[in-house]
Amino acid sequence: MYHHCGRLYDIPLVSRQEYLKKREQKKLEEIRDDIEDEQYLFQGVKLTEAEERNFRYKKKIYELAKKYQEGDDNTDEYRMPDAYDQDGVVNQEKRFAVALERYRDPGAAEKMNPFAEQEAWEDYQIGKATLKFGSKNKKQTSNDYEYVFEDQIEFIKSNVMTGENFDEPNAESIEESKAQTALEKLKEERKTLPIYPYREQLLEAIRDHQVLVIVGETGSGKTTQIPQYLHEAGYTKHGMIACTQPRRVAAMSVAARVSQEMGVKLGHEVGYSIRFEDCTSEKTVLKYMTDGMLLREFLGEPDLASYSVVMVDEAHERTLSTDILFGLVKDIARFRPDIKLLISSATLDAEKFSDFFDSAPIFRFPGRRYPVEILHTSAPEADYLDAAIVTALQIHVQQPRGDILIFLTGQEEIEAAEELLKHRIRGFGSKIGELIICPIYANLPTDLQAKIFEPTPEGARKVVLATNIAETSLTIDGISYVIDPGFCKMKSYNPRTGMESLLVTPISKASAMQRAGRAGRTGPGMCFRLYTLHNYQTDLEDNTVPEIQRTNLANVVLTLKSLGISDLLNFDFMDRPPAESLLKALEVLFALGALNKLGEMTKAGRQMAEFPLDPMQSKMIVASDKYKCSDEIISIGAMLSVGNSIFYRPKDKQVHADNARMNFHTGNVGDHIALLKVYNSWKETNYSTQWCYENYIQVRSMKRARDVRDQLEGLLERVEIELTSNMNDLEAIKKAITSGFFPHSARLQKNGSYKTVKHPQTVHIHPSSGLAQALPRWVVYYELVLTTKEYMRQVTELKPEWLVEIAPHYYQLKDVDDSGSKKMPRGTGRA
DNA sequence: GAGCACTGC
Repeated sequence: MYHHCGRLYDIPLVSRQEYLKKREQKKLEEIRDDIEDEQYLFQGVKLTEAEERNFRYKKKIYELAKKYQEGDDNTDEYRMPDAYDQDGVVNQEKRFAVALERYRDPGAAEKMNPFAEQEAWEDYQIGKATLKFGSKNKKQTSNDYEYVFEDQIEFIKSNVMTGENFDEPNAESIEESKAQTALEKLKEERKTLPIYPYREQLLEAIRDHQVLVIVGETGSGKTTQIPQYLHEAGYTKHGMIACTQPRRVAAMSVAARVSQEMGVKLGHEVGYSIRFEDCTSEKTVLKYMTDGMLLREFLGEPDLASYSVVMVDEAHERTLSTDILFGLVKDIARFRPDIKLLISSATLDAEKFSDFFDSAPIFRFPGRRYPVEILHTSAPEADYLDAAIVTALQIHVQQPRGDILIFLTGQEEIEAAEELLKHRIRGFGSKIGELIICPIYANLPTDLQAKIFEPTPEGARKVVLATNIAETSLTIDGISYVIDPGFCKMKSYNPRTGMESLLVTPISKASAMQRAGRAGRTGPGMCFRLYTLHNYQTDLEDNTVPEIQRTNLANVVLTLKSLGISDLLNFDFMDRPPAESLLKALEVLFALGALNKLGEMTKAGRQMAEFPLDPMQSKMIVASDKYKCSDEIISIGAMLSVGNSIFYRPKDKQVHADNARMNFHTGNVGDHIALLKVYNSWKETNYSTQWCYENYIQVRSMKRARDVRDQLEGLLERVEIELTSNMNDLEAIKKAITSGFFPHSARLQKNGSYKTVKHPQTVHIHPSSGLAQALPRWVVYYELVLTTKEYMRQVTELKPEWLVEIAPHYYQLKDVDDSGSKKMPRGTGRA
């Protein structure tokens, strides 16, 4: 649709067509598996003639389907338009079923016009379509912008996300309120919230039912009001009300708002509790907290005795912690009839929550949002980055004022889009109005992030280039147009190899609706989807795969075990994680000595569960007691847990940044000890910001590491480990690291790659590692990531005999047999 | 010689 004026940047993009093809392929494979299953089941079974015929047809159609997909044109029986469901959803299985039906009954082909369904659907779509702009057959009536675009992207309006219950407070009541005190004014404002008319009904429902699913759109006031209603109704006489949030800032800001509304000091009756910060007191009755924090509280109080109500807010986000909380609160509700559970979600798919909580009633009320018009492209766009930019410019020249938000997948893509957009704008000169480009992603330094919140000057327009951060974590006022290419980066985990990877994946329908909703916060808006309605309906999953199904569960399993849940495979998960992930987690915990052979917690396991870290990191800390270096090890643990954002590497100063980083690697001490040196050097400068700048180190990450370290130091006392320091004995430190990470060991191969010792697979030292050139013979690593290759990140050298010494239950002498070392390439093998 | 979406304890 759009003329490419040469690729400016070579960015790896996932082509939608390719993705679709893969999807079809997968469905076909499922059908094949089906057939194979049947074949197996039918073995030795006497089939009726009809059954046998059916099965034969099925195999025949499968062969045809396969040929058809491979591009063979002689597959008349299968060449038919896609089979549509009622709502226009096509799928391979249905197509297969229709083809099969026709094959069984040849007359059926004549009886039904295979095109009728599709034609009707297309007519319907075209009938309700409104061409917003850029009709190819028609010249622009206005000459002003005729030269701007030779060709444009065509969008078709598919539907309108209706605004709900939006009554502006009338002028009169605003006048009146001027005379009131601030508190009275807040009290009046509470009554204008969409939830207010439902107050009595809601309280009645909560009184009559132990578990209630609450569905309310954002802006309905559910988070701030429901706990207050419950307080006013007397629920706080026998315990606190907990309201969980997936994010720290949300917990803090909501608590602040509610304390204002109630006219009390924050931290008194209304408080919040998040990691590193407990703002509650004896008086506190309404407690806002992060979901992870409530999970931690379970460890100390397995029946949640101090709470009378638990409200799990934003349940639709399905964070790891909320998913675990679901199973736990469902369980305590059985033996604590006095506790009330509220599951609050913004999704329309509330039935799932209701089903999980034994058919709990659902209470719905409207939210407060302006209508958003949703448009899809009329044809698939292969290059979404380009399409997004063209669309933004189209909006800029053709639509009334209002800022634009573009969802992209990552920092690299955002930077490329910024360049591309700047380049295009320069081409237009002064022919178009001013366009302010604002990139935003989590790793962007804080001062640059602030730019998106500055008000847009009159006559200009802001284009925000954002990652998923803008989907839930932050809201930007003044956005009227959302451009949604339909992709995001998502983490996935392979329990068999223990490898994590971050992949560009199509978003879910729920996510697409969430993105569209971002256009309607301050006024009516539009959402431009860079995929067809057909794509939306057939290819997007309804909901994003919950985190619990695509993550390493070692920590989750340790937490559940320490809560006394013995049979994990039968734990009541709303969506079951893969059994392989659970088994892998159990295997690791057993190897670390956190669980015994019967799967029961050991003393070390109980100590480990206290630390908010991965079990291997926790084990490293527990083991540091023996090696008298807990001081160093908690610093390393803290640095590891802040992740990979410590070293800052600006594009124009990469050499300087790399040199600064290599200073910490002198003597090839390994990445763990390099991290320790970074932390200690910073500490010696009295936590100087200037020092961070000079060494190309991210201040934000270091401050976080300090917070984590302080927390870990406090926890040492709790598990009765003495704080001991032995900076000069690097071998002791390395042995402590090995005690935690021995399952992650690898040995050098002849070609310079590595092979993991326990479950052999080929891996490489990440080029950012200090040991990337040194190539020691044996290493332990912190984690495996799959990017362009299988990389080990954060690597330290070890002596093979340590493995047998530290983990005799895990490694035998033959595993660490070093006799092949003479064949090593010259110049390597010793750091 | 690579590349890191977003949270949370």
